[in-house]
Amino acid sequence: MAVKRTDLTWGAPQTERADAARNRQHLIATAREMLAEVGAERITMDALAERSGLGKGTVFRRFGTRAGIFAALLDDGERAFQELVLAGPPPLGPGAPPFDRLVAYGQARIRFLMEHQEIARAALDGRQPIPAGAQTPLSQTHIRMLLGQIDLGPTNLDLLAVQLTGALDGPLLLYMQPTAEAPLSQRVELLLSESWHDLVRRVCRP
Amino acid sequence: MAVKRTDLTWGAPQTERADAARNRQHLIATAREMLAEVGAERITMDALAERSGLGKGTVFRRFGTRAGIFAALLDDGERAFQELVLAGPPPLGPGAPPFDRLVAYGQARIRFLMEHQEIARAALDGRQPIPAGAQTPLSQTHIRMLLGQIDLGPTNLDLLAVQLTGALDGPLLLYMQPTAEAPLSQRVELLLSESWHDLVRRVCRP
DNA sequence: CGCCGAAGCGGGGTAAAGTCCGTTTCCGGA
DNA sequence: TCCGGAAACGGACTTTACCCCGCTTCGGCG
Repeated sequence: MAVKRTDLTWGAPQTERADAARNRQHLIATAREMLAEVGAERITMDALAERSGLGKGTVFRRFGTRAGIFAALLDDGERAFQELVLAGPPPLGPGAPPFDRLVAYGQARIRFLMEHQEIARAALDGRQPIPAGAQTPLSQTHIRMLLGQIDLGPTNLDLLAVQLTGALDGPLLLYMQPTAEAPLSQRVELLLSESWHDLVRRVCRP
Repeated sequence: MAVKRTDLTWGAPQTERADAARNRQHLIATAREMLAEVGAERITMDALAERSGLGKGTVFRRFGTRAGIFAALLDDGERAFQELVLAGPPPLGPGAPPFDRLVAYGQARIRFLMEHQEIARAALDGRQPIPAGAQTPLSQTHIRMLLGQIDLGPTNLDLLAVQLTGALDGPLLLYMQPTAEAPLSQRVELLLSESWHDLVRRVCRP
C-alpha cells in the first residue's frame, strides 16, 4: 500500500535519475547542517524541504519516512566504516585472525554507534516496515562470517550472530541514552569495548 | 519542557487520585480491546479517548505519549511474568542454581517477547525521553543478580548484564519482525531459546 | 533533434500526535 | 461538614508526518 519500491534499503537504488540523485545529495547535506544546528529531534520534514528549496513531496519520495532520512544519514556515514572493515588494515580489516577481527569489529562498531547515536536512535522506527537502519545487515553478516572462521563446535552460527549483534547494538540503541546529567562519556565507550572483548573471549574460548 | 513528572516509569505513581486511577484502568482496558480488534498499528489517541468516553488531554496526561500506552500495556502484562520470576517455581523462580535460572529466565523472556511483540515494538520510541519500555529494568537487574551468583572471575557484571539483555531483546525488538510471508513461527521461539541456552553456557563455563 | 512514456516534482490536503488552559473534581484539614 | 488548593479533566488548537495527483523534467530512441 504505502510502499511502492521493493528496494530493501531506502538508500540510493541502482539507477536514479540525475535530478533525483542531486536532490538526494542535497537533502542529505541539508539534513547534516540542520542536525548540527538544532539536533535530530527538531528536524521537521517541512523545514528540511523548505531549507533545501524542494517540495515536501520530494523529501518523502526520497526517504519514505522521517526515520528514513536518518537511516540514509547513517548509511552514508557507514560507507567509510564498511570500507575499513572490508578492506582496511588489520585487525579490523582482513589479515588478522578471525577472533581478533571480531573483537576489533565490535569495538569499532561501538565507537561508530557512539558517534552517531543521535542519528541511529532517530533512525529507529517502532512502526512496522523498515528494520532499524541499513546498518544491521552489515553487522550481522560480518559477525556471522567471522564466527564461521572460528571453530565453535556445533552451534547455530546465524542466531549467535544475531544475538551478538544485539549485545552490540542493544546497549546504545535501547538502554543507554544520554541525558543532561549523564552525557555518555568516552568512559562508557571504553567500558563497553572492554566488555565486548570479554564477552567475545568467553563465547569463543574452546 | 514536555515532561513534567520525574517518575521513571510512566506506570502508576505512588499516590494517584481515585478518578485518575480509575481512568488509567479504564484506558488500559479499552486499549486492550482495541488492540484485539484492530491491532496496535491502528490505535489512535483520538479513538482511544472517544471510545473510553474521556478527553484526549486525559489520555496524554496519563501516558505521556502514544508509545507510553503500549509501555503501560506491557508493564501490566509483565507483572504476572515478574511474579513468576521472583516467586514462582524453579528453575525460573528461586530455588534452582543461578545458571539454570539464567537459562530459564532468558527462555521465558523470549516467550514473553514473542507473545507481546506487537506491543513491545509499539512501545519503542525513537524520540528521546523514555527508554524502551518499563521492561528493561527487570531484565537487566535480574540477569545482573543471577550473574552475581555465578563465579565468573573478574568481569564487569553490570555491563555483561546489559549486553546479555541486548542479546535477548535485540533479535525480537530490532531485527526480526513478522511479515506476511514470515509470521515468526513457534519454531523461531524454539531456536532462539536454544541459542540463548548455548550463549549462556558459553559465557558462564569456567 | 524532437517525441514520449516514465520518473520525479511540488505543495495543498488529511489525519494523527501532542499542547494549553479554563473548568471541574477530589480530598485532607479545620 | 465545609473549604481551599492541588490534581485531573476535556476538547479546541497547533504542529507534524505522510498522502495525492496534476504538472514538469528527464533521457532513451527513432
